[in-house]
Amino acid sequence: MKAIWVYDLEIRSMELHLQIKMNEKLFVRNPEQTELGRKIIEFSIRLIHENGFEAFTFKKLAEVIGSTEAGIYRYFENKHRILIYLTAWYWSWLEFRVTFHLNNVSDPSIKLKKLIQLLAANVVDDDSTLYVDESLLHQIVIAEGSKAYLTKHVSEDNKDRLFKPYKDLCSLIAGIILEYNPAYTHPRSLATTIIEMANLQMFFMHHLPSLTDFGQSKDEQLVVEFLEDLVFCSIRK
Amino acid sequence: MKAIWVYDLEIRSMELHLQIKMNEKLFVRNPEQTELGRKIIEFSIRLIHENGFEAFTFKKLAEVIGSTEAGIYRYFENKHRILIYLTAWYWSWLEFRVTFHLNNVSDPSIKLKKLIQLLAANVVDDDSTLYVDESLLHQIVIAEGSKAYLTKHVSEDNKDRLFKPYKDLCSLIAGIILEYNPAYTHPRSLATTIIEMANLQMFFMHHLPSLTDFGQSKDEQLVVEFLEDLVFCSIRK
DNA sequence: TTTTAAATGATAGTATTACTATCTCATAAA
DNA sequence: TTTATGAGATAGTAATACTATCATTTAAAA
Repeated sequence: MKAIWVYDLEIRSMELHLQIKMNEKLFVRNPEQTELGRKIIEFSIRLIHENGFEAFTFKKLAEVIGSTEAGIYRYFENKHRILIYLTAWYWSWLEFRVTFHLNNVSDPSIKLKKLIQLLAANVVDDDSTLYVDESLLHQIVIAEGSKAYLTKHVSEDNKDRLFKPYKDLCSLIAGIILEYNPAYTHPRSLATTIIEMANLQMFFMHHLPSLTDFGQSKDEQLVVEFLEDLVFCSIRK
Repeated sequence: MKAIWVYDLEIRSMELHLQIKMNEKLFVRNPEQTELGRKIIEFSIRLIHENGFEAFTFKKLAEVIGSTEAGIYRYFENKHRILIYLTAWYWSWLEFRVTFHLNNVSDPSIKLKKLIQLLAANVVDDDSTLYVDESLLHQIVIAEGSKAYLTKHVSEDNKDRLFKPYKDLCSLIAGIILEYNPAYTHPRSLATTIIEMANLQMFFMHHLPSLTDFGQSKDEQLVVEFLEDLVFCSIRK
């Protein structure tokens, strides 16, 4: 496994800056390396969160960051690539969190529980990344995430490894499932089911509550319970 | 339960024409009642299937059916409404099929098995509807279906009951789950999980196979097995 | 310190998309 | 015969999704 996360540890100020190494094919120019690039990330998150991906345009983005459309095209081929970039970033960040929280945990059932918690619970912006609001990004992934791969050009995008972070997280989860029960026959499909349902049940809970069993309380812990139940029943030895 | 399906039974010719009664708010003018309207349905299915929803425009649709953009706007407010219409149609049609196939079946476990088969297996165009190719429509629902509700205006669309067919199917499934095990605590969330995963695992199997456990064979029966396993483990008494 | 390259800003322009409006004409029901 | 209805034809607009060019600032290299 190659290094995906770069720790920029400043001992003196006791700040841990987390930098995620992104696939070069996701962008035209690396947005993390310039001021404008970082503004593009920060404000595309805000705008997509606010108005939805369909209403998001480079023109509007350019306006709020005081730049021009052409300026943004220097970083991203089109708005869909920004969406893929943001979701890829999110999945990489989540994989880091999962790895971090599962460190030194040996019991696979505890691993799975912590994992489900990390996947389904609301995210609090953790300040370890300056220009990414993880809380907003999480909500974007819930509401817009699947649009990143539900396209006619999935296969080409996949060849460019644009979905690798998602796949890596899926592999990680599948591995833990197999640790728990090496005989389980569908670890990957169950992993994607957990990931996707963590997001979708949250979306339904808020917007189409009658499609879930937790419309009244709108408590994300109920989603966690549902997923735990689903997973542990399935992989029971 | 109000009548959703209209059977237009022609005894003499032995043809059963199935007509699905659609919510009035889905369209500006009912496309089923005119030649142009039916062409809009037929060819929007073909075009969306062929080029994807993003590349689908009223202009292109108008060209292939020999009409004009303005002509299509007389039937649908915009292309997103066509997508909602098509998915609503599909879910109504599927609910009809499920009800039909589960008729006279009393054992809830057989019901659930038949249901999963109907949800996850490839659809064969059944010729009972002249201008709807159910096979193509099924593939559209797999690849584009969630875009119908993943918008900033879900709640308003929901108030107009545009997602009622989906919800009805969900209720139907949840009911069968409770028949099997009245003590099961998440029947609705499990129902949406079955529906969504039937589609998503199929999509992943074909386009991002490493996210599933059936990438090699690409056999949809493996999706059926996965779902059966998932469901019956969860609701076991 | 000067040269050079990189990053950005400013401006312009095009094809396409997503509509709205209006007017005519054919047809078929009242 | 009147009158709605459905549909074709045409026009026009604002916004979207780009591409191209050139000037300027800034920062790194010589």
